[in-house]
Order: sequence, then C-alpha cells, then structure tokens
Amino acid sequence: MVRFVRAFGLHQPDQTPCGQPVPVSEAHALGELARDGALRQHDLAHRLRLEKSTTSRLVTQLIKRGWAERIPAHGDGRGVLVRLTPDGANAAARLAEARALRFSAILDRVPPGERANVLHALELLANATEHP
Amino acid sequence: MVRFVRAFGLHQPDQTPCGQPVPVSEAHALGELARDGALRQHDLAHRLRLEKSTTSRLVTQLIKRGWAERIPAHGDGRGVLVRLTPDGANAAARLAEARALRFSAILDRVPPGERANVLHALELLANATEHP
DNA sequence: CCATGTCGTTGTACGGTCGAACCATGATGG
DNA sequence: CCATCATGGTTCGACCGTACAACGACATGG
Repeated sequence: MVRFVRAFGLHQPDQTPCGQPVPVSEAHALGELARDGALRQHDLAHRLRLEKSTTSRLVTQLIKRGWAERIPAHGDGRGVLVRLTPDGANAAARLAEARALRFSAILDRVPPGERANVLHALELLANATEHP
Repeated sequence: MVRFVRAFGLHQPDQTPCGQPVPVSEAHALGELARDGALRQHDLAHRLRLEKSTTSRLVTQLIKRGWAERIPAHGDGRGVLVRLTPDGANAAARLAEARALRFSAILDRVPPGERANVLHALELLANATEHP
C-alpha cells in the first residue's frame, strides 16, 4: 500500500495524480460539487473530511478561479450554498475525464484475467476504510 | 479509488494515516532508511520521488529530531550518506508497527473470504502503478 | 587546466491543513 | 422577551510539503 501511494504521486500538491494542473484539494471539491449540485459549506467540509476553516479558504480559491459561487442559504441567514459556475462544471468534467484515463491506463497494466478482481477488491477496501 | 484516498486520511500532513504524530514525508524517509541502511541523498530522493532540494530539507529535519545523521560519502567529496541513528531506527520500528496495526484493522473489516484476494489485488495494483 | 556535469544547500513561492479567536445568526428556555 | 448557548463561516497564525532557480563544491574528460 505504501508503494502504491508513492507511485501514484499523491504527494504532489499542485497537480492531480492524473496530470491535470489543478491543485488536488480543489479537484476533490469540484468532484463533490459536480456530483451533488449545490452544497452547504458545512456539508462540503464533512465530505472532504476537512475543517470548516480549510473549506472556507478552499471555496474562496474556487471562486477566485471563477469555478464556484456562494449564494445565501435560504432559510438560514448564517449559512451559504456553494454552487459550481458553468466554468466550474467544465473543469470538473475535464478532471473526471483525465481521472478515467489515468485509471484505465493503470488497469491496462493489470493482467486481463485479474481486472474485475482488482476493481472488486478496491471497492471492498474503500468500504472497509470508510466506516471506522 | 478517490473514496479510498479520502477515507484513508492521506491529506493530513502532520500525522501519518496510521495515527502517529510524525510528519508523513519523514515517515516515508524513515521507512526507506530502515529498510536499506545508509543511502545517498540522491538515492533517497529517487525512491521518494522528490526533488533533491526537498530531500535535503527533509534530511535536515530528521537530523534535527535526532533520527538521522549525514556522513561523508567515501570516494566522493560531494555526496553524503544518510544513516539512521538508534533513535531513528526506534522511530521507524514504531511506525512500522502502527502501520501494521492500521492495515490489519482495515483488513478486519473486509469479509474473511476476500482478504487474500484484496491483498493480491493491491499487489497487482501497486505493480501496475509503479511501472509507467 | 579548464569546461562541463553532478551532488547538495539555500532562497522564494505556493499548496494544504489545523486550531483558536471572532462574528453573525439561529435555537432554547426561563 | 431576552439571556444564553449552539451553529455556520471567516480570519489569523503556525506548520508541513513541494518545486524551481541560483549557487558552491567537487568530479571527470578532453
């Protein structure tokens, strides 16, 4: 597992392991927002497993790039909703594509008979890791 | 895979995903040094997939903690060898133990019949990712 | 002996995270 | 109704982690 983490390039903060020139934390946020539409900042923090302070800055970054916007949360004067702009949705789509490409390139190097197996195992592993 | 990365806690820079209060990059370095003995700084950089400047700073940190020392590389006046001190070897052993514990805790949450399978798949995946 | 390449260090810049202090707003209860 | 407490966000300071560029020290080959 240690080997995999290192080889996968997860310690390069300024680009995704898939080669896109997007800071990795922003890529995660884009993914969540693209999948689920507008989110409360609080929810976004929960999904990314980040503190609210970190998330606040992260959203500010996204806005600075023109990828997201804050809208007042209706019904609660404190909160805000974070929503992707069209540009942000585009960026998210590009990232998803690059990710799919990278993954399929890796999978191509797995012996054909084992591929389904590897995917299944990864699923189990993610499950086992998620629920503490 | 994205799910796994996030759940595993790899974006927490000041502690290993295994809960040890050791900066994660130092943990990687300790692992390599413990496994292979003294290393040229250049080699260490190569294994960790880091730049030489980053590695230099990393080694300086390890020395500041009393975990490593630089010795002149015999036969080459430029280079240095990095070697763990006894304290460093201890720290590396503690980390290895914590890692084993964390991994086995995750594995415990995988259905028993699938465990061998998951381990085998992880091996294949690391291989596929390592060789570009 | 000098040009060129290699190993390492230092400076600068940026990405990434946290905890604590703070403010505004909601919720609760006497 | 208002005092009190809880919740969502922001800002501040601190630290970890990385790269690139410029530099010095040494090695090597002509």
